[in-house]
Amino acid sequence: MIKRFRGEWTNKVDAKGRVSIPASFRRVLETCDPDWNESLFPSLVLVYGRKGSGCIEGYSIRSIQEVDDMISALPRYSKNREILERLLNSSSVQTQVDENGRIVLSSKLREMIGITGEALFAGMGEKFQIWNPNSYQKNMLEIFEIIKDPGSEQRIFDLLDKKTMNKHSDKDD
Amino acid sequence: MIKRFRGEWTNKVDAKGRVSIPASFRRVLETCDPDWNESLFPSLVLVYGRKGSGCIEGYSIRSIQEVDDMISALPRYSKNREILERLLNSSSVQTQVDENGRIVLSSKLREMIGITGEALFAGMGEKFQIWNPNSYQKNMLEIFEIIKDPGSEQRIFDLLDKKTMNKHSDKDD
DNA sequence: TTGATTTCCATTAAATACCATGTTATTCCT
DNA sequence: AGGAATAACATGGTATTTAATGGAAATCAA
Repeated sequence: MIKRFRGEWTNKVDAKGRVSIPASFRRVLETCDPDWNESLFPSLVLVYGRKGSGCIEGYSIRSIQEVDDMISALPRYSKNREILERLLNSSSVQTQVDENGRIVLSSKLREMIGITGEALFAGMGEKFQIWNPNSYQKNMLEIFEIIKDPGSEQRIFDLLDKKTMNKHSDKDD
Repeated sequence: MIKRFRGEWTNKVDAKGRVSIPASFRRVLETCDPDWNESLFPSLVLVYGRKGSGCIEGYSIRSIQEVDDMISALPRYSKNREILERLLNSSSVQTQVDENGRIVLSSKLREMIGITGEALFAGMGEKFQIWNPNSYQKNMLEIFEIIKDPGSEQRIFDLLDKKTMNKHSDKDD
């Protein structure tokens, strides 16, 4: 049972905006859609509200529910809650994989991340990202730049070290 | 019950990228895949995101879950979490041993570590590594170089001494 | 009715399952 | 203990399935 989005995949986007969801991602969407069964096609949510990110994010139903629950836990009429609702609820769409394993990216979404002929899917564990391949490459270069110094790379991997898990302060994350 | 990857094994890689997982490694993968039973073939995760390493790393399901859980424990939209997801989730694939005990290394993965006809498997306890045999040899020479000085070798083995386990500072690890 | 969106069908390229063989290691029986 | 029978491994080749993708038909909406 696959429960996490993994890997990088580049698929074609046609004139209508149709694009295949990588097969392994579909397995995750199926597993993590509580309403799914063999005879259905899995649902997912596309979030385009994280403006700085340069990409669209795809969530399984279970995964988006966790985010929604955290929003719902905030004070009902707080400004911060309203902002998060705008960025993660207003700026998102629920959709469904079709019988050929594809979804449609509307022209609005495609323009938003500058997608023309190809889309790159990057597995991010509990979600995945959809990028213009060139933008993704640039983004990866930025990451390599950050971890170029062995010390800072080590510091990041140390976040996964059990012994240090409870030691670092929140701002390190 | 075998729970740790041990030993060095060299197996052939054919034109399609098929390569046998050493039998003793398969026993570990079976033991450490919570969904496995006698009639199934074990799953595993190949991580190619540790760029500097020069190899691909293979994780049992249980082993990768520990890593994933620690990533998921980090703040959901933090930069460090995103970096770790790119290096360990985006840059990885889940796969499954086939009925003959083999997996497929895609051409992308083979190119990444310069594998042509043979792959060397090195047991690393909770994970294993896949190397081009020549690169592995070079890597071993680097290690021998580091421990050439008896003092530094001793200092490294001292890390395994219970009495010193709690004394040394983190940066010594 | 015409443009847009969705469903259905067809193709091909790639991934996976299946089968076969030589070789080594293990078991079992006398 | 020796030797035959059996099982497990590594590896090569072939067949079958699935995934990705293009195009056409049908449905919907303005």
